[in-house]
Amino acid sequence: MLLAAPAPTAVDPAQQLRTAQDLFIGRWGEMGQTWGINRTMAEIHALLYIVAQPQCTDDVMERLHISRGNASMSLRALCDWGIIRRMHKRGDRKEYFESLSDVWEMFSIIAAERKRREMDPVLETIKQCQRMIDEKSIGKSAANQLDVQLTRQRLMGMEEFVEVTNKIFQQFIGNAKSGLTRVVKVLLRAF
Amino acid sequence: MLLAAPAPTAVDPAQQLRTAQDLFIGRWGEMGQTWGINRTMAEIHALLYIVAQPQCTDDVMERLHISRGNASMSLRALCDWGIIRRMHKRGDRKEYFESLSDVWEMFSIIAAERKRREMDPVLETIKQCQRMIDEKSIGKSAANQLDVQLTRQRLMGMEEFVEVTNKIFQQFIGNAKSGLTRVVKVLLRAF
DNA sequence: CCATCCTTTCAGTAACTACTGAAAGGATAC
DNA sequence: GTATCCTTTCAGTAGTTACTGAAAGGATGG
Repeated sequence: MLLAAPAPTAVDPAQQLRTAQDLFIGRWGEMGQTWGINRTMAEIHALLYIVAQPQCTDDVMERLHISRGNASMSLRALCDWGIIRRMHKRGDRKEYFESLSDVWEMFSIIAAERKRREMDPVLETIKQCQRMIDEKSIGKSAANQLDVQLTRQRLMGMEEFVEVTNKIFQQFIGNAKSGLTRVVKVLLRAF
Repeated sequence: MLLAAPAPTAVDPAQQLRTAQDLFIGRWGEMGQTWGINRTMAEIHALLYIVAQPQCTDDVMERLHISRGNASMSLRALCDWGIIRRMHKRGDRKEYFESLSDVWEMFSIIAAERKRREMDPVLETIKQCQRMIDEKSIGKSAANQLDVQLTRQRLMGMEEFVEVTNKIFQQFIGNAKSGLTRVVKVLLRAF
């Protein structure tokens, strides 16, 4: 009897790897989408991250079934964002792309961007609203009106929340380079 | 000389209040959008939060210039979500809506939902991928292939990140304000 | 200088999401 | 019962975002 052959597992390891990677890519794309990130961009990033080896534009196009134009634009956007990098191989004209390898670094880049583009403006707006309806602006008696007071309270509540959230983001962003692993350790120990 | 009149401020306090509220509503809508939340829904919620008084469907329609259908569906979705509530006034057939007043409670509801719908599935998928390419599934020699090892490492990195993020969310969901404040304290103490 | 190989751009289109308005569906009052 | 008042639903449409493919734009090598 020949038992030599690697048993009828019926699965080709290379195929199995690819399937697992595709599963990850698909899920990552879905998640990105619900957080306001273009699905294709999230998928490209997931691909570069999970295969952990530089891919050229054609690799990406084939694997995700997207057009050259789409690939080019999305790759460029990811580079601008800073979570993937361009690279070259000697004697090969093509450009290759690879993902940052540290998940924490990646997310701290994303967090920094989001803070700057969304949270900071909200905080600024809240403060502006507060100024618009303070005593100086609308007079003492008007400021005592019920509806003004209610809105004031709500603005304060929201301000406090945004401030605290900002601080957490700040911690992540600030500590990214100086070893986010420390942040991780601290949090894991504490909770 | 008549200095009695409340000085030519040129601003009507009621108008000023409304303008400030509108500013907040607009900004909140924009932010919601970039986080994957329908702009109108975010605006409705912002309106109910900031005026801090129950509003009926027509109030919402007029203030945000949206159709009855849109208002009805969006209000229902916000109710389902749990961040606004329906209420009634005696002797008035209309339904009124009001926002939760505690920002922390609101966001912990949102966080719980996001965790359940997006983060948990991602974690599950990561684990599934790991199982698909472990030694048992693809054999020892195949498991030692470079590409398999690389993907394994990446899955581990991502798993760690999602686990820690999950813990922060958990902290927030369980204890809303005090939970997040604690995260901030822990981080501040450590750095 | 031209040929080759690769990348970028963008007008046109496809796909998707959000919104409207009118009709149908309750509920309450009389 | 039916009149009134309000809410919900949903087919149709508007508006937005994402994608394609082909043409133009480099860069490198001979």
